[in-house]
Amino acid sequence: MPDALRRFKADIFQALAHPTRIAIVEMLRDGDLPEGKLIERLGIEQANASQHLSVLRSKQIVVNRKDGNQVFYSLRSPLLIEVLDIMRRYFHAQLTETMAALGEIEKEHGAAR
Amino acid sequence: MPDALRRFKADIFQALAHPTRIAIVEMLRDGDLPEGKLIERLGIEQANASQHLSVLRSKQIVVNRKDGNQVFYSLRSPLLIEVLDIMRRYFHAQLTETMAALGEIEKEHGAAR
DNA sequence: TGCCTATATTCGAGACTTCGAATATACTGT
DNA sequence: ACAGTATATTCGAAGTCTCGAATATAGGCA
Repeated sequence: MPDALRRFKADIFQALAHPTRIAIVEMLRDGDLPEGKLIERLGIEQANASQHLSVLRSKQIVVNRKDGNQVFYSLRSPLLIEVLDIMRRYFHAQLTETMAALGEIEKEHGAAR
Repeated sequence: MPDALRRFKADIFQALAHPTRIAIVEMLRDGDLPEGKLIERLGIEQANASQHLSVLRSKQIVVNRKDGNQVFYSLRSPLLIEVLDIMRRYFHAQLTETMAALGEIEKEHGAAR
């Protein structure tokens, strides 16, 4: 695989590597929203929201449209939603494995006594 | 979606947010490999490889097994390979869109003359 | 024009990341 | 025990990220 592709992937992952930005992408899953709505739901400073949106914009993950006073943001591709969905499955798989491992340890200790 | 899930996703993305670590994950796609092999193919310093592997280990993305002198690494879940495959599709979609947009601009300029 | 609301940018402090150099640890074979 | 190979850790410098505070820009409306 060419190096440019790996750099691209790394850049996108970097852009997604913050809980607030993941929350933004998730909130845009079903359509566009004005920044004000995002700020309200995220409960963060306005400047901070703009900064995170600027990161997502610079990587072309979101796109914006002006409507009068406000700026509406939307996802540029549904593929990233797919990625987030896989990550949710991954999370659950990890949880399950971890709990199974804990169960094993308990069993061993029980058997040793 | 709970915040813990978003923090988990952000942590995994962070761990993948480096071309070298993406290369490592890709190299482990078809089975485990000793660190020496990874270093050889990556063409980086031994210490650097160990550091990147340590990041992937700390997030449980890879798992290691000792065999005599060497340490074999392997992926803990095929789900991350799925993620990387989607990212490849995403990359191509972006490329295509960008080229289409460039074509549009050219057409407009041509029409304006 | 002047004021209000919505969004963006700049700045600086503190935290985090990345690298190679140096060093530490662990296993193998003699 | 010693030498050699494989891997891990520590350190410090340079770079990057994140936040709130302050400020800038732009649209809407009196």
